[in-house]
Amino acid sequence: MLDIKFIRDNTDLVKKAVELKNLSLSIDDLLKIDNDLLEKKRIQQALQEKRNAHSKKIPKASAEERPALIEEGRKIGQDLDALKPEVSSLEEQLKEMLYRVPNIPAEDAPVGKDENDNVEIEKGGELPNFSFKPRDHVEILELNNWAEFEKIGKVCGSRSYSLRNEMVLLEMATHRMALEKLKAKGFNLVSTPALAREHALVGTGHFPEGRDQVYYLPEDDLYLSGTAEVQPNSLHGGDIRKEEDLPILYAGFSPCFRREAGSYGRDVRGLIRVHQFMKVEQYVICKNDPEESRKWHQALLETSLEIVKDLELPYRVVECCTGDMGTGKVKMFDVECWVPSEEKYRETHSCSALHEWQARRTNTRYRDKEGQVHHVHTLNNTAIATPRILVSILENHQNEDGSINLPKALRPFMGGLEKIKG
RNA sequence: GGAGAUGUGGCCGAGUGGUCGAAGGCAGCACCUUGCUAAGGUGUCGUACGGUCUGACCGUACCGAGAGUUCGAAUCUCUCCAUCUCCGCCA
Repeated sequence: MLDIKFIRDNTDLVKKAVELKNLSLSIDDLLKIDNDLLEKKRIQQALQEKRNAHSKKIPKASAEERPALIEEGRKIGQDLDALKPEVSSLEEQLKEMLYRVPNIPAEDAPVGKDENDNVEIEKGGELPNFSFKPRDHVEILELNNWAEFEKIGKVCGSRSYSLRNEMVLLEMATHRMALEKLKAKGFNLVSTPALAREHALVGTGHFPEGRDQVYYLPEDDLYLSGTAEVQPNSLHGGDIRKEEDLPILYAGFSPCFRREAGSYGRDVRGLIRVHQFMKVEQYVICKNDPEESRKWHQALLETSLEIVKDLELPYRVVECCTGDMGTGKVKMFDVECWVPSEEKYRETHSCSALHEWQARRTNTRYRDKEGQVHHVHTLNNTAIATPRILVSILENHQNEDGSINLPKALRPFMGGLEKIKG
């Protein structure tokens, strides 16, 4: 969410952002509503002032004077009541539109329409050169009895998977490795609920637009989060913290749920695109300073790259263009890991800077040393997400017999094994 | 799932229809004091929005959230949320 005053004062900039992000939203309509609302509110305030002054007279008035005064007060009340529906309707409309107003992309963000316009900015690791016919990850999993796909779908619905044996341990090892790294970097490790109330999802910006991607539990009026970013973001909502408290760093570990509505037929095979997965998410709350944000954005990206390098995976970093970065974001990088069977890189990490866009939604603020109150900046990035990362681990580190060489950094978390075989 | 209690400013806590944006205390901040001194005194001390002769000014709203009663609500009513206690169930 942007400050309404900012939208009033920088209308062209905001309109440009709507255009760059391919959104259909009329800023002129928004400003019209804002203007109408202001006008109505001024009238309302004047009436309230009148009412307050009037009702102060009544206790002092004599018994004879009172009935007339009360009658007059009732009339003011009626005028106010008449105004109320208009004001609240306009407020509702304005709020609904404000939630959809995009953040202004960074000046150096690549301009583009969709993911095809994303820009590769870094590449690392050696692509594997197999001396045998490599298997895809599904073949490897089945050969080793490391996963079950066929029957589990009947039990749990489409895009289900069930890891088995060494794969369960490997999954946990990747999370353990990531958590240890983040702990060493000063992050607070938190295992968060996946359940969330509606306002928490509005707070991150997943709502109102991404509603159809989120599982809803009507009996309890709760949602299943698609990321552990949701909970830390709302945790400090309404707070005014001290500047010394910042930055606040979280490594959120949680199950994640995504409906994947509209992606029927895409990546239906294997572990790439599933409804339920486990993720460690890096989450940063820092002070309101673009430089500070930029610094953290780089730091978050760096951590993900360390993890990918520790896993000895070929990777690349792309900077997402304006059309692909999402409504709330100022700047966004994806880290993608090589998938040999597809001969392409697949997104495994997503690193976003949102400035105060989320903080305005949750109303998370801090007081600086001069006593001024500001909204915080927030950032997030994947540390590790399974099972998707397992795809690259399995396929890149496979041997002819179907066994898997374990990257050195992972071995301490796998009982010292150098290799696994089902 | 059943029964009950509670929810006031950074914290503690008063307040049961008007004089309450809210006593008092603690913490914080500024200044003063320096023979009551690991202390004392004075002042200051929420947020948002609107207005403005842009003044440290005026107004409006906010006492868990929302709705209602009333000329007037922190105070009365309803709904929701959270916390605590007891019972039930349970990994």
